[in-house]
Amino acid sequence: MRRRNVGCPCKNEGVYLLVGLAAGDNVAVTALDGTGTPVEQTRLLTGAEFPGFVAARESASPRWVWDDTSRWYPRLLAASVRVRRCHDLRLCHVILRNSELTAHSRLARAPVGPWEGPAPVQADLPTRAALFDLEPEGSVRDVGGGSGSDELSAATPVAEREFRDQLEAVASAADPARLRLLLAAESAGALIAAEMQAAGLPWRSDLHDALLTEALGPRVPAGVKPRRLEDLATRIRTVLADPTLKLDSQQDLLRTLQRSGLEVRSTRAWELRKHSHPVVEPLLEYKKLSRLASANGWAWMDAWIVDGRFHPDYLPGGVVTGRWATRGGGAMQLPKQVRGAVVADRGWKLVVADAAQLEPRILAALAQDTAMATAGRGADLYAGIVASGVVETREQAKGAMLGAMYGATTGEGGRLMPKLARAYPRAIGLTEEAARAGERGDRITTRLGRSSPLPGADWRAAQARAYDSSASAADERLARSRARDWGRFTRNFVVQGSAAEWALCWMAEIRKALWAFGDDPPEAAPSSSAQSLFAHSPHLVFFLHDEVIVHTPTVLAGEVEDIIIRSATEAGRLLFGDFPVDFPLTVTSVDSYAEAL
DNA sequence: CGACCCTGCGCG
DNA sequence: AAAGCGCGCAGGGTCG
Repeated sequence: MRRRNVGCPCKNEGVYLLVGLAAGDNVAVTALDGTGTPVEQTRLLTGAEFPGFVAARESASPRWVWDDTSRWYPRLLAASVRVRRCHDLRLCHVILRNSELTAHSRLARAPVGPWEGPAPVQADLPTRAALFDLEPEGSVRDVGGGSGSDELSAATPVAEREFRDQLEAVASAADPARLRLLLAAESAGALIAAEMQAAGLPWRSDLHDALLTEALGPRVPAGVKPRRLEDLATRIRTVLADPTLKLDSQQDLLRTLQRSGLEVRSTRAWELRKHSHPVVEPLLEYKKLSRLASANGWAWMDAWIVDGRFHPDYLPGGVVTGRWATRGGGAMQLPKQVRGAVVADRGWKLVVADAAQLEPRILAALAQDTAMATAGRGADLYAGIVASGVVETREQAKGAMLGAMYGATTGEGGRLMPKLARAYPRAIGLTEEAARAGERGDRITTRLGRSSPLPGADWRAAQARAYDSSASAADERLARSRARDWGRFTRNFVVQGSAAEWALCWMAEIRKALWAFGDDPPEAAPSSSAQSLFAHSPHLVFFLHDEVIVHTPTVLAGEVEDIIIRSATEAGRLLFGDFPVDFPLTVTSVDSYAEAL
C-alpha cells in the first residue's frame, strides 16, 4: 500500500515547496504558505534522497518552486519522478519584471539583479550551479563542512524573497488572474520541455540514413563532399565555364553568375528561379542537397540521435514574444524532407495535431471581433473570409491577414488590407493600434500579460535626433523608418505572444489529461531511467509553436485525439472566456510524421 | 585561433 | 532586397 499525505492538520502545508541548493550537493526544501511564509522547518536532503522526497510529497500535489526547471527537473526525471506543477522563478521573474501590469511592483523597480541574467546553460550537468553563483552573498559550493543552519546556503533565502516579491507583484496587478494563469502556463511549459527532452522524439536512424544515401550518395566521412554534390558541382562549373568555382562561397558564386550573364543581385533560390539558364536547375539542386547535408546530414544524426530518439534542448520563453526556442539540433526547423525518419515505435502511433490558422483566430478573440470569429466558425478561417465576400480567393484572404498581422505595406497583402479593415474593423483596428504604440515607443501587452520590451537606446536616440532643430531630412527618414520597424514588431508581438500563451495552455491541458494514463508515476516504484518513465503511456514528444505530437500506444490513439481536441477548446476558454471563437485542429494518428503533412 | 558579421535557408 | 513578424544554424569571410 502507498502512504498518502492525507489528514495533515496543517491546512496550508505543502501549498508551495521551495527547492534550493545547499552546501555540497545537498538540497534544501522549505514549505511555504500562500503568502510565501515558511510553515515548517527547512529540510536538508542529500542529492540521493531528493527524488524520493519529491515523489513522496507529490501525492499532496504541491507546487514546487525552484529557480530553474532545467536545473532541477532533469535529475528528477532521470530518477523516474514527475511533478504535476511548479513555479519557475527565473521564467516568471522575466514576465513580471517586464509586464506593464506589474510595472509598479517592487520586483519591477528593483535594480538589475541575478534574475535578469540570461538563461544559464545547463547542458548535461544537472547539478551545475549557474544562477546562484552570481549571488553576492557567496558561492554555494564553498560552504563546506558547516554545521546547523550554516549548511543552508544563501540560495534558499534569496529564492524565498524572490518568490514573495513575485506573489506580491501578481497580487498588486490590475488583473491578477491572467498573470497567475500566465505564470502557471509558463511553468507548465518548462516541465513539458524537460519531459519532452527526456523522452525524445522517436527517430529511425536507419530510415534517415537511407534517405540521405538516396539523396546524396553513399555516406562519406566528415569534411568530404558526398558524391551527388560533387557531380552537381562539376556540372555547374562546366556550364559556367569556371573550373575553379567555389560553390560554397557566395561571393565567388555571385561573381561567376553575373559574369555568365545572369542578372541576379544575390544567389538566393527564389531569385535564381526567375531566370531560365542551364545553370539554374543544377544549382538549385545543389543548394537543396548541400543544405540537407549540412543541416540534417550524417553529422547531425550522430550528434543528436541517441537510442532512437532526438533529444532537442528546448528553451521555454526563449523568444521575446513567449515562444519557445531551441539550442542546438535545430528542432524547430526540422525540414519536411527528413520527417519520414520520425516513426512511432511498434505498437505505437504518433498523434500529430496542429491548430488551423491560430494567429488570426487569436486576433479575432483579442479584438472581440465577432465578424472575424464567425468567419472562423468552420475548419478554414480563410475560406470563411472568402465566403463572407470580403475577398475573392483563399490566397488573397491569407495574404491580407498575414499582411495585417505583419504590417505589410506593399504587395498584394498590403493592397487588400483596406478590404479587410472594412469587414473586420475591430481586429484590424487592434493591429493598427499595436503598431502605433510601438512607433511611439510604448509597450504592448498580450492577453495574459506579457509585455513587449522597450526599444533600445539607439532607437530613442534616433527619435530624439529627428526632433532636434538641427535635424536633417536623413535624420527624420531614419527615425521614421526605425519607428515603423518597431511598430511592425509590436503589431506582431501581441498576436504572436497571445498565440504562444494559447499554445502553452493547450499543452498544459494535454499534459494534465494524459497524466491520468500514467501508472501514477510519482508513486510508482522507481525505475532506472527517464526512457522507462515514458515507456508505457502516451506522452508529448514534440512541440512547434502551434503543433504538437503525442507518442501513444495504438490502442489509446483515439482517446488521445479527443484529449488534444478538448484541450484546444479549454485553452480558448482559459484565455477568452465565453467569447465565441473556435480553435479547430487537424489531428491525425500516423506511423510516420511524413504522413501528417 | 576565436569573435563577429553576412548570406542563405529551414521552420512557424 | 521577396512585401511583412519571430527564430536557429551552417558556412564563408574578415578582423584582431
